[in-house]
Amino acid sequence: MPSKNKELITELLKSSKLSITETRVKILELFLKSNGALEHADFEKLSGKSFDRVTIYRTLQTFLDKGIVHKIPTTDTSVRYAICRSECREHEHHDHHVHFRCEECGSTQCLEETDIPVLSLPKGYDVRNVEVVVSGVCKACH
Amino acid sequence: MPSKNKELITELLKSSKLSITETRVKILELFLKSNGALEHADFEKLSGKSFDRVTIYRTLQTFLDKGIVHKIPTTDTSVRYAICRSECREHEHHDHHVHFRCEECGSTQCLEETDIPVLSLPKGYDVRNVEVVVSGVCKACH
DNA sequence: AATAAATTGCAACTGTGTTGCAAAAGTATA
DNA sequence: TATACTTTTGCAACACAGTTGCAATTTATT
Repeated sequence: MPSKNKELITELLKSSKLSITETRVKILELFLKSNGALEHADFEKLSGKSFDRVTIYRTLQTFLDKGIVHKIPTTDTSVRYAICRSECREHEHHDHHVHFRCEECGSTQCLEETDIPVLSLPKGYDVRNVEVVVSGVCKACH
Repeated sequence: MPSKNKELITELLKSSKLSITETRVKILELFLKSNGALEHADFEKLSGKSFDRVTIYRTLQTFLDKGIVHKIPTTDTSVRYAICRSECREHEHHDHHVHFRCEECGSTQCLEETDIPVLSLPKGYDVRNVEVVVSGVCKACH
């Protein structure tokens, strides 16, 4: 139901006090379509190169600022983004779930149902956020 | 005791079947000196720009391949390296400890004594490696 | 000390992300 | 719905990170 997604996207943008533009709608559509994390290059590919690199960078930054998406840690220079299903507010991102990176297909998924465990750090460390990135073989590639 | 470090470094390189060069020794010295993670720019600064960018890239890649250092996941485009105190073998890195990123001083430390917890992922996921990156305020900045 | 093998430095290149500014699109108002 | 105002977009240019090929240097071997 694409029309339902459009409504959802419109609401999402409105509630974040962002104007509704073609680029923003399209990028959010791509996020909703793919259930994994996306990186910058994906948007250029998936959108059919219809909009400028710079616009994509700025749109993703805007979404980050508004708490619509969050970044996922990687060990290379790529930056991966995933849509926040919940919990994220403006300038305050808490991704209290595990991220999974498949070594076969290369996709990164948010495991919403898997809570991050409680850690006991040495004395003197003040914990604000915990990121867990698991790598291995995903459901589909198994 | 710098002479003791030199011996240690020589042994480390020999056991990895790497020839002992000025660059490699100096980079390993920097790793042993700093008890946190380093990124490429740090080596240029700390070494006093005495060697080429390309050499640093290649040296770090060699150390990665041999399991002497490992990468730490980040949410930006920077790549952070830490020396492996144990457990890492050639082409097989298992960093079974937590990494801590201080939001005040910007340093990244390996918390060797803090084991990563056991996770229960949904069925169908084959776990090979788990990375835990905690951010907050470190001991020194507290 | 001489030779073979590996490493380094240089130059050039690719790719990623940023900034300023003018044109275009979106929003609000009458 | 036409108008003025604001925001966003696209372009050009730039800055910086990381890579590759090759010749010169350094390290290991005999």
